[in-house]
Amino acid sequence: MARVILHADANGFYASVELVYRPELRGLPLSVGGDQEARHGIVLASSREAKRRGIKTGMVLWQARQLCPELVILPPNFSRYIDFSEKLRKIYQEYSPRVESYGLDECWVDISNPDVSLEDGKRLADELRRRARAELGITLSIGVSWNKIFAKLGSDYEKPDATTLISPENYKDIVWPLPAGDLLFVGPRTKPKLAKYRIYTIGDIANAPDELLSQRFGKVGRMHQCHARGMDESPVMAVGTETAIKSVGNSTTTPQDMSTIDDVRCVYTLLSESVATRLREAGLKGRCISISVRDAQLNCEACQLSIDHHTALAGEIRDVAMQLFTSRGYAHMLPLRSVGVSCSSLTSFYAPLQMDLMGKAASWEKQLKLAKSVDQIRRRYGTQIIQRGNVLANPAFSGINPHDDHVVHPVPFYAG
DNA sequence: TCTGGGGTCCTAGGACCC
DNA sequence: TCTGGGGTCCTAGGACCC
Repeated sequence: MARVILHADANGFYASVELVYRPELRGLPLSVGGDQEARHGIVLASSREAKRRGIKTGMVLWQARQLCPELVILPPNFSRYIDFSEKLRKIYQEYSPRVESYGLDECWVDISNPDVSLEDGKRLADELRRRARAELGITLSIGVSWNKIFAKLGSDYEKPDATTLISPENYKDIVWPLPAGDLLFVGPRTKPKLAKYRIYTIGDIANAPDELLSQRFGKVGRMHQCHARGMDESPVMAVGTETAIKSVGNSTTTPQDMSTIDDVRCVYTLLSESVATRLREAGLKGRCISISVRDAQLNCEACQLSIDHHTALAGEIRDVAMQLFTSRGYAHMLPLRSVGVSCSSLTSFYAPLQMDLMGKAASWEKQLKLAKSVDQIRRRYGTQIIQRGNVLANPAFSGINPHDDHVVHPVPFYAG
């Protein structure tokens, strides 16, 4: 059985999509922005001009704007990116039912078959690149290998618009000389720790004594070593495979710092409304509420509390958030730049209430009915058509709309 | 002017129960 | 009465991904 796995990475995804939808901008051949682009807007500038001004990919927007005041900056449009992401996936699915998304712009495609070789995989990769260019107007970098980790690594190896084949014959030449941090899941914290043991390259990880990595880094260390040796058997999930949601949360950096408890309550109200609505949309309720805060000096704190029942009501989530906020003394951190609230320990929305809460059941049902009516009205007329009093009373923050302003596209973490 | 906001998983220590 | 082991739950904190 020949395992043949492709990993396709759309180059400059967000900016490319903008160019497709706004052909009038085609004259500007280069996009700038890196991972900032989806959050703050898309920056487009002529490549020669951008280079001359010192603009780099991944640069923070205000810096780029400073270097080039006439920069074209477009606001992000997530529904458009999702639409585009699906179009790409449709193409992949013509070749295999096993297509697994990794974020909006990356996918694994598994074409394993007794009759298929890695060379066939390379030919398919070239065809996919040609089609993506012709049909969607964007370029792909594709890695082809016999496992997901090396396929992913191959898609990063050469860009843009390239295919990299990593085979059992050539991986020691291609993969092993690369820096350790190029291996998926070896991040900026782990890299210096590995260097302490004179482990600098992926080859060093592969050839380190087995006990060293598992003793120093536990389960994850063993996983890294397997990955470096090409021993990754994890499957590519079939289209439509649903992974259970583990938590639902929203956080936001406010347009101006929150300086009073009332400000904080206002923002937690908005965030909790969004979290509760999203829980209901997903058919879930949760009983562990966590909050996070960040002050103007970027100090962060976080804590959580499990309550005695599951909820999907904004009021309850907000009250627990505020209870945590005051009881942990976070008020001393004011003024705050950013706060977040998240709900985990999830169960089905329809799971029965516990017996000792049956007395409250009637009131809970009533509140839920109200919440669902509000959901309906908001779906029809917009999220901000109905707002709570304490939010309306605080115009500095009432414009925040966490429910509509984000795109959910979780990246699964898998420990080999 | 000084890096979003959304997630997942792993580990360790303490409380509690059998 | 003292001690120990095993299991589960809770919480905080760390690490990683796009």
